[in-house]
Amino acid sequence: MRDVARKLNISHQAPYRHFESRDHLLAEIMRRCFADFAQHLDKRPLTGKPEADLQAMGHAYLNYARKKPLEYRLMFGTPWPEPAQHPALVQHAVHAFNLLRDSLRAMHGNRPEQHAQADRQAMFIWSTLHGMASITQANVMQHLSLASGVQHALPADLMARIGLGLSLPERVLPATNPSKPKRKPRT
Amino acid sequence: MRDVARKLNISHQAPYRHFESRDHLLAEIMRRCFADFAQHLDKRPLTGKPEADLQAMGHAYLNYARKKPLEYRLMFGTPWPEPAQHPALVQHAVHAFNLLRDSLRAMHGNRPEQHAQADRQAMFIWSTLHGMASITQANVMQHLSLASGVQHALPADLMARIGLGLSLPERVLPATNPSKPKRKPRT
DNA sequence: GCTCCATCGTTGACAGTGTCAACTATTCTG
DNA sequence: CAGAATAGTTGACACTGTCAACGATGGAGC
Repeated sequence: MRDVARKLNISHQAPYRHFESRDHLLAEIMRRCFADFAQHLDKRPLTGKPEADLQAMGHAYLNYARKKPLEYRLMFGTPWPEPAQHPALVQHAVHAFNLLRDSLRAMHGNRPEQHAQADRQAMFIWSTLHGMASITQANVMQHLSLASGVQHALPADLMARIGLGLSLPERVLPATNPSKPKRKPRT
Repeated sequence: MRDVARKLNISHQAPYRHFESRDHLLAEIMRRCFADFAQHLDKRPLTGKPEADLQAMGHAYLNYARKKPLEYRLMFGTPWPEPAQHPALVQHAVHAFNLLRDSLRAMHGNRPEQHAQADRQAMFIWSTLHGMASITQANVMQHLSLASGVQHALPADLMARIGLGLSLPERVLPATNPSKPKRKPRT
């Protein structure tokens, strides 16, 4: 805070006239990042083919994380302030997530009984993309001595595997025993 | 630091006799967390069936993140100190990753041409599991108004989708052996 | 014109932090 | 028993986010 104030030739208390606390200022910055992020996800040209559009959104996600690492880490890698005190932040974050959810619902109808399937797919996609973006930003892959070419081809490889993972048939698993999902076909 | 020292009835400078700085102390804690984490991943009973063992390791990963959230966040959600200054930390982290990599190599032979495939699968699995663990710990899912039952069944659903994503055929770029069969050989 | 007042910014203090420097107490070796 | 290592203590330093009180500025209303 004091460094920023110095850089703006301003006293260290000036920001407190506009924001209640450091957390409130940070929450506003995060909110604007989510708005920018959502716009980035949404501005890709729509081809009309739902699957191609979804894939484009996936690449847009990874591109954003790569080109704006600080913003990405602020949104997804920083402990959030108390959500109840910053409803606008939560709202904008949810809006970004809904872009993915809506895109999935558009792929196989918007009937309510399919919403669970779309939500599961959305969490799967988000988990994988966020995981990769997070790992990439941690600069840890260079220590793993991956086979040559793996790191470079990783985004395309992950996107292809996500495509495979989306085609899980909608089968409701028994809620009492979540530790034994079905096996995949042999060999 | 001072809080911990107070809680131990110790002066705030005592730890500096044993660790060069706060970062070095934190690095040692992280290193022990990685050792504990690797042991947690490795101690599951081996059934002899590689696929079942891999799935057990996946569940062990998610269980660790759920039961020791602070340790998990310290290892995977905290900006790392300068890696060059803490080689032991890097080494233990890589060892944990190698548990996953070795498990995958055991699934379809350990020949060097297949290492790239195993590494791609490892990065895919890790990305998805870490993404889900990270999202879960952020306590953000409760704001997304997911369809009922989705959140509870998420681990099993993700594991099933990972299983699907693993079976991406190894499309090879200009490789050494153009006569490589497309289907993977048994065992 | 002048007052009133809300807005914006400043200065100085406070408790808290990690770290440096110098000093003391304890333990073990030769 | 002398003399180091080793471990722990005290006080200071520069730094942080925040609180409280104190100017400046610029319209609105009379």
